Amino acid sequence: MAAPVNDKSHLDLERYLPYLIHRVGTAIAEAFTADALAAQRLSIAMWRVLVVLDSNGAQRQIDLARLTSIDVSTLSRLISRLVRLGLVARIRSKTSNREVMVGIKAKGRALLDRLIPRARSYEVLVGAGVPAADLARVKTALRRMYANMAAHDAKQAGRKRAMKARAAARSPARHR
Amino acid sequence: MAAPVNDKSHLDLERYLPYLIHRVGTAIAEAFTADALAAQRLSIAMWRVLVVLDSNGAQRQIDLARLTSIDVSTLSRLISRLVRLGLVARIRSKTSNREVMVGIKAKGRALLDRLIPRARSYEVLVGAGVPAADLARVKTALRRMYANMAAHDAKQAGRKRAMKARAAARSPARHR
DNA sequence: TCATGATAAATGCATATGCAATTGTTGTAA
DNA sequence: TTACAACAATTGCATATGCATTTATCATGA
Repeated sequence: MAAPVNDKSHLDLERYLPYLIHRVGTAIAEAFTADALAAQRLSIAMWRVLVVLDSNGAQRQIDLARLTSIDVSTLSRLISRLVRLGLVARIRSKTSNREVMVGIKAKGRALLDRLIPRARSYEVLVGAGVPAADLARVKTALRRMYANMAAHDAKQAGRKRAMKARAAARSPARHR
Repeated sequence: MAAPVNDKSHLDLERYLPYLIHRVGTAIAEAFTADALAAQRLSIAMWRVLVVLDSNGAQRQIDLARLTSIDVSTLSRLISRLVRLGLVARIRSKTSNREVMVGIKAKGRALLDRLIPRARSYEVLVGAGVPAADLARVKTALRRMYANMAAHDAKQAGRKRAMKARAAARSPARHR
């Protein structure tokens, strides 16, 4: 019933990279949420935001969205909740009034002080039984893969822009 | 501003495995959805269900949920939609009346015939620039990591069961 | 300078999601 | 056999999500 290795018409999921990655990612997120975050009434998305802010410093929401892989509109509402909880703060940007910087507050840092040790031990749990040398190679490979996707994304965005420009050129120039 | 490597109070996300995995997984899913699935009016969840059914054969919904990392209730509704679309079918199980087998139909297979080649080329895109030997190690490591999480999950489930049993023993045995 | 497009953030709205029941079925121990 | 727990699937419901749009600001070139 399992797909033969050389059958081109099926995918052998146990060897299909996107499947393997997604499966592990979901398993890690669910387990960490249940074991560490639930007790703090934090969702995995909240945790990701806090960690990125702590690790990379205050950010504009649009950059935070990219860094956390969360949609900007979802993130906007999520930040509002974190503000209400007193974990982060919206600070007006010094360079522009249309952008807002989001930074972590003391209460948010205190939460991280409790959670980061658990996150570290989780990383150990995840990688148990994998030789250290391989683990390093895995991390390097994952960074490269992300860069590949980002480059691909940029290319597609360029294509979309060009298509839009062509459409604008075809239709009569219109003011409003 | 970036966290120093030896600072124990911060996470260095560029070296933190769960972050690297989640980031790539999301990027792959979004790109594949935009490039290949959107034109077929398929969501990434639908694609995952179809591929698993094609790759592993007809499944009970509960097994399908595990294989696709989709919640059982979400999956139940998703299967209903796929049935309406004529891509899969619910077949009554031969061994039990409380379980339903879900299998792929010809129309679903036809869709996969078009999408699987694209999925293969996507895997190439993702892994571009990563040596083949490393790629193999990555896959092996990802399988091991998933096994680690599954084992951890089973352990936690056992703990929960024991806790429930103790609670039941404390409270008076009650019939209804 | 000022009209126009580009950008960041916030919202409206339809849909997706996940937890907690609920329903119906099966295994099993008294 | 027959209660009762365990199980598979479904459904109710509150919330989360993401796309499209709106609002406000900024950059730019004619």
